[in-house]
Amino acid sequence: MSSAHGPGREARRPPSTRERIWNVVRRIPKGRVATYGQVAYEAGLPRAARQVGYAMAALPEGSDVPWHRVVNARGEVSRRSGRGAGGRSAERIQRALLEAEGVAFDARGRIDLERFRWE
DNA sequence: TTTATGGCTGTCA
DNA sequence: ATGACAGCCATAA
Repeated sequence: MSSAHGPGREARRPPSTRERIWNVVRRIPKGRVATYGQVAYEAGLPRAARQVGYAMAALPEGSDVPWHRVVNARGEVSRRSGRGAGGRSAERIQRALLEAEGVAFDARGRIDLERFRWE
């Protein structure tokens, strides 16, 4: 438990933007998806959809954040820059994880947001 | 401090 | 339907 006064060893800082974003993503139930813009909005950063993508890319490996449940506004898995570690294999993985949760993709690789959107 | 960069998103042709 | 552009704003350098 924390001391009653003073910063103590760990300085209590307001939650960073990333943490707030991760926090929201953690709330997305299994079998559901949310868009980047939606997550940003829920996190209190209405126009920061891009930062959500950035925050996802910055996730540590063993995190419990279900990053795969975040898709773009068209209801599809966003394309990565095409490079970097993992790179596009992450796209496949994301889709596989979603399908494993029961999220359906149509022939064009899109998800029906009316049906699977969180909330 | 300033600049550059993006797992985005509307809007318009 | 697709493709180009311009806003958007936190991080990293």
